[in-house]
Amino acid sequence: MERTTGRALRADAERSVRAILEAAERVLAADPAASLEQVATAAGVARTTVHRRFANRQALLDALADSAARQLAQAVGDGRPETAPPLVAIHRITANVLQVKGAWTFALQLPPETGSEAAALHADVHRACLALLARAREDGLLDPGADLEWTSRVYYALIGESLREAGEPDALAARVVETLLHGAGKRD
Amino acid sequence: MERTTGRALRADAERSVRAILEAAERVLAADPAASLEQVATAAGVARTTVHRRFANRQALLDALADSAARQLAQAVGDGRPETAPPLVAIHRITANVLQVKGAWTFALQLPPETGSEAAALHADVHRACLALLARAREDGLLDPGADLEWTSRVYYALIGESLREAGEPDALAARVVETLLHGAGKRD
DNA sequence: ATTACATGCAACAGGAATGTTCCAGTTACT
DNA sequence: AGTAACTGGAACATTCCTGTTGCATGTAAT
Repeated sequence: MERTTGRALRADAERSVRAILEAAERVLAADPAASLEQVATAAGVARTTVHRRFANRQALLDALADSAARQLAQAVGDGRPETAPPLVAIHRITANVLQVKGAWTFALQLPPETGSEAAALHADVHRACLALLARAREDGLLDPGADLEWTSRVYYALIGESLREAGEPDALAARVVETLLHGAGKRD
Repeated sequence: MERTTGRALRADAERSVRAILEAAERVLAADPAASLEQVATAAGVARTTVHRRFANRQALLDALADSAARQLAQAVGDGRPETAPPLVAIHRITANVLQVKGAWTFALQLPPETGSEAAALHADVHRACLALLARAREDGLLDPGADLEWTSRVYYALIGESLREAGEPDALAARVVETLLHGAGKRD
């Protein structure tokens, strides 16, 4: 987490940083132009505390993006994309990602700074996703002619759409996977 | 278009308003927090001209949303959603909408003011889309069990995804329709 | 040709947000 | 218990943006 010197932060400082990041996600999701004063109030700290922990507004946004990207990468990794059977992995990852994205919607759509940890993590996640879709195609889950780049973007878009409503992650994930594989056309 | 009194605007004023709206779309798409000064510069007019034509920043955004919504409604109407065969209409509308949304991406994702012209037009467009999908389901194009609310959101999401790359509208539309109907799964 | 409309420039006032500083009091770690 | 770290409040300076005004000049409609 955020450090000032070589030593780790005190526990209360860790709590403040976490509270600030969580408040930033909520407040900025509602209004991306919200002030640092509003974020501080929502976090239950003084604005000087926000400035103490984050050099400036951009640094706070960067920390938000990095933190959320770490959680996304963790969610994808927990779905064992490289080893579980493709359909199982896709379903599990979808449910995991829905939860993380639901909690960090704003943070995860921030364009990551070039060279940042968030950018690297997002690239890793995308690579893992493409590899999983390639395995799915090899296993006959996807059409042999499926364009994986387009398919991965459709997959992300379906996840994004599912976030717009409340629901049980597994049920929402099932619908995402069903739609990804079969669309809305007539079932044979 | 924007009026000051009962008489229509002079031709040069009409041109200014159009230039401002087009510049606003470009500049605000790149940076939603861009200043009115930046929009004015991009439009090739003075900031006082922007203030003369739009009472305030929100009025400019409202005008942008209304204008773009009218063009979207026109694009959907041109696809004859009520009378053309469903597959033809869906394809035609998709290509038309891709073009309009490509040109007014920012304006079309502005949340319209409650009671505004844009809000009414967006509601009309959504109703027309649902009716078209219902006809498609009746004709056997969609699965009898297809949830039309979800299907329409998937459809919009696929259009949104297609906007992220350059391409010929008809080819992009074909892919949207193909994905909407059949997903990425194995073709039988 | 005339007249009304359109525009740009410069200046002004006000408001909001950001980043910084200082210090007293509180908390947590050893 | 002692000490270092953490925090909040208040104030300050700066910057940027918005909205407004007045006036001279240019443009377009009749």
